[in-house]
Amino acid sequence: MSSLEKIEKTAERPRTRDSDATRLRILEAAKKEFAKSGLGGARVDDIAERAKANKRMIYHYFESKEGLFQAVLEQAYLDIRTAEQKLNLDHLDPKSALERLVRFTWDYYRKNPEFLTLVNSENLHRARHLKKSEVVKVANRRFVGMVAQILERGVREGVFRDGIDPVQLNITIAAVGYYYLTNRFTGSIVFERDLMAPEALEQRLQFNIDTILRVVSV
Amino acid sequence: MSSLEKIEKTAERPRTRDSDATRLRILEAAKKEFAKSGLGGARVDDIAERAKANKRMIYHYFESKEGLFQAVLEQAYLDIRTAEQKLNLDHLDPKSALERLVRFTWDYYRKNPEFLTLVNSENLHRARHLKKSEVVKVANRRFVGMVAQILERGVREGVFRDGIDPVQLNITIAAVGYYYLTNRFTGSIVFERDLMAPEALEQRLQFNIDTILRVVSV
DNA sequence: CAAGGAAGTAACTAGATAGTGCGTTAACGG
DNA sequence: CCGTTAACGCACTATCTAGTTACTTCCTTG
Repeated sequence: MSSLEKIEKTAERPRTRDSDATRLRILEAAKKEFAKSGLGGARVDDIAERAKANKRMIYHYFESKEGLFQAVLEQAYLDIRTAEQKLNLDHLDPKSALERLVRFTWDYYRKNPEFLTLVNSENLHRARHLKKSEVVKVANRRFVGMVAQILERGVREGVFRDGIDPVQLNITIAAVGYYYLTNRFTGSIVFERDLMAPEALEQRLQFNIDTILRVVSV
Repeated sequence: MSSLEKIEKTAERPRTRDSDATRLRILEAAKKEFAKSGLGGARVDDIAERAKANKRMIYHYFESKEGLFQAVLEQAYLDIRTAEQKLNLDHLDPKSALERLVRFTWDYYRKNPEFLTLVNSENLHRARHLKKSEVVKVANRRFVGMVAQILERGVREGVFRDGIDPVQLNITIAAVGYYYLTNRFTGSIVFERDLMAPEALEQRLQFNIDTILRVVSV
C-alpha cells in the first residue's frame, strides 16, 4: 500500500493501531524528556508514559535509549535547517537578509528551547550521536552556504567589508542568542535582572541585530 | 588550634586523617565527574573512587549528591569571579581594558572547561542551586560593576559610544567565547572544520576581540 | 477468509545507584 | 597516657532503571 493510500484510509477511519503515529508520539515525548533532563537524566519509563505508548514500543522502533536520543537529535537538526531554508534571503538586500537571519535564529530558539538543551546534551557527550548522521551533515552544508552568499553579495554591493569568515559570522549569530537563552536561569541571578521579561527579550534582540551589523559593516 | 598552627604541624608530619584535605579531594573529583556527565549522569561511587575517599565521607561533608553539586558550583563561580577581580583593568585605557577582559574570559573558559559544563548543567536544573547561594551573588555584583566602569570611562574619554547597556555587553563578551567552546563538538561537525585546532582558536579569539570593540566603538 | 506478520501489552530481571547503620581507629586536649 | 571526639571504612538495602520475555490482538494480503 502506498503512503498516499495509507493517509487516505487513515482519514476515513482512524486506526487503533498506527505505527507511524506511535513512532511520532514517542519522538515528541522523548524530545521533551531529553530536553528536560538530559540524556543521562531522562527516564525511558517517563518517555513511554508521556507518549502514551508501551515501553516495549520504544525498543521496537529505536533499539535503545541511545538510539532514541540519536533519532530525536537528528530530527531537531533537520527541523531547524528546513526552517532556515524557507527564509528566502536571496530576495532581500544584504543588510535586511542578515537582520532577518538574526531575528529568525532568535525566534527559533525562543519557540524551540528544547533544541538548545538537546545540543547542550549532545556536546556533553562529545557529539558522538551527531557524528553518525550523514543526512544532517548535508543539511548543515547548505545552511553554512547561506550566510556565505549574503556576505559575498554584501561585499560586491559595497555595504559589507571584505575578508569576513562566514563561519565565524555564523557562529557569532548563533552565539549571541543561544548563550542568552540557554543560560537564562543563571543569567537572571548573575545580572540580578529577569532576562525573560518581554522588554528584556525585545531589548536583547535589538542588541544582537546591532552587534551583527556592526561586525560586517565597512 | 589555629589554622596557622595546623598548617605548620601538617608540614612537619603529614597526617593520615585530614578533614580539609579530604573535603578538597572530594570537591575536585566531583567537579570533574559532574562536568563530564552532568548532575544526573554523574555517579557518587565514581566521585568517591576518584577522590580516593570513602563514599560515606561525601555524605558526611556534603549531606547529599545535590549538596555536593551545590558546593562544586558555588566554588566554580567564586573561582572565576576571584580571578576576574585580579585583572586590574582600571590601570589600562578603556579599549585595552576591554580587550584584556575578552582575552581573559576566553582563556579562562579554555583552561577551565568544567566551568562551562557546570553552568550548562545548572541551567538544565533552572539554577535552583545557585539561587540559594548568597556569597556568589555578592561576587557577581562586583563583576558586573567592572564592565560598567570601563564603559563609563570610555564614554568620558570619547572612545566608546554612549548608551550601551553594560549587562548586554557583559553577556555578549561571555557569549562569543562560551558558545564556541561549549559547542565545540557539534560545531566541528556542523561547520566541517576542527574548531579546536590551534590556528582556529587563535582566529576565533581575534574575531571576538574585534566584535566586542566594534560593538562599543563610536 | 485464513494465515502470517506487525502492533501492542503486562510482568519480569539483572544490575546499578543513592543513601545508611554501625563499628573502628587516629588525633588531640587535659 | 587516657578518654572523648571526629575521621574513616565496610557492608548493607530499598529502590530504580534499561532492557527483555512471552504473550495477545489487530490488520493486511493472497
